[in-house]
Amino acid sequence: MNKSISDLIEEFIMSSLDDDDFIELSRNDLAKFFSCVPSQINYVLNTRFTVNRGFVVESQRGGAGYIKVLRVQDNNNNFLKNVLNLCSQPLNVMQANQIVEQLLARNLITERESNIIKSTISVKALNNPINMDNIIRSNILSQVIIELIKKQ
Amino acid sequence: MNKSISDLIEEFIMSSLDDDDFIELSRNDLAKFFSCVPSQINYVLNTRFTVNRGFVVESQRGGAGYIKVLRVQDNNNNFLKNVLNLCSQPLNVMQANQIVEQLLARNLITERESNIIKSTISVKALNNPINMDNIIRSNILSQVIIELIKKQ
DNA sequence: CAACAAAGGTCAAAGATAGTCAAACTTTTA
DNA sequence: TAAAAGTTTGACTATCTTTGACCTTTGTTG
Repeated sequence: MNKSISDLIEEFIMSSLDDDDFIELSRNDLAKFFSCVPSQINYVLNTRFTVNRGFVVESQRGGAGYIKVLRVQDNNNNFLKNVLNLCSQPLNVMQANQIVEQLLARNLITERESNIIKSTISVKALNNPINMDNIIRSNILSQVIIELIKKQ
Repeated sequence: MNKSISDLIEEFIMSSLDDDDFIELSRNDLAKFFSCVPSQINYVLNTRFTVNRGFVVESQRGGAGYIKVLRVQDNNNNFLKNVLNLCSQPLNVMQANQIVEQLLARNLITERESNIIKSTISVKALNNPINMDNIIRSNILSQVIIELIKKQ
């Protein structure tokens, strides 16, 4: 089989990861190494290092920026993958809460954590929008605080 | 991990502070020590030693000038009330994350909980808007799931 | 008290990364 | 062999850091 550059980059990242739980990369260096444009690295990450394949990617821009590729806990956890698929659709509060309750029922989160999460997706937390994600975010945090401050 | 000069300056101030309640610095000396321009010290103070992270910075200009970095001291109840006040303003990701880190530092939440909360307020979770709170909510839940699926 | 020197402060431009998106190109599939 | 799918490229964008010019405050000195 004829391998594309993307395939080679994938293999390189894979073998760099080895048995480790994560690896840190420089997008520019990697692109230089493979004589490709930097955005090709993103292409590889987006198509090959997905949650479905058992990876999560984090990054930071600016000076000392980086790309971090992490392995997921249990690549065979189909339940979480299915839930993640459900989350690709819009969810109303009831649907979303049911999902959280499922996570709790399977002991994937604690009761406290489920309360925290529910508070972040409550009607109170998510009101209106339009270029207001800072406002929404602070609403969410307010709700989390109220949850913590509340008598149990 | 590749550290920026700002990261190193932050670490230096942190370890100088140690367990003390405050520390006094000379902006020029510190800049000389790190071979950077004096205003970079301000950058570090403004982005890293914020109220959200539990610090206050005082200073004086002129001949006997100085910069003083102080730890904020209050009990957890006052802290939560203050945080709730902070949350009445729009917060960008950095500001919000700093607050979550404070909650963690005071043992008001676990590390896992702080990760969950951060994921709910991340840029990825809160993108665009306008009558899209179901969409935003499902984005948030996606982020929480990714957090849970991730190997720590 | 005025002038000056010695701090520290502000802000915007430049530099260093990374992300997005769509057009062009290539390979695979029906 | 045409359509679909996958890959490569580059222009434009977003974010974080570094730098430097210019400003303000305060203590000292003549």
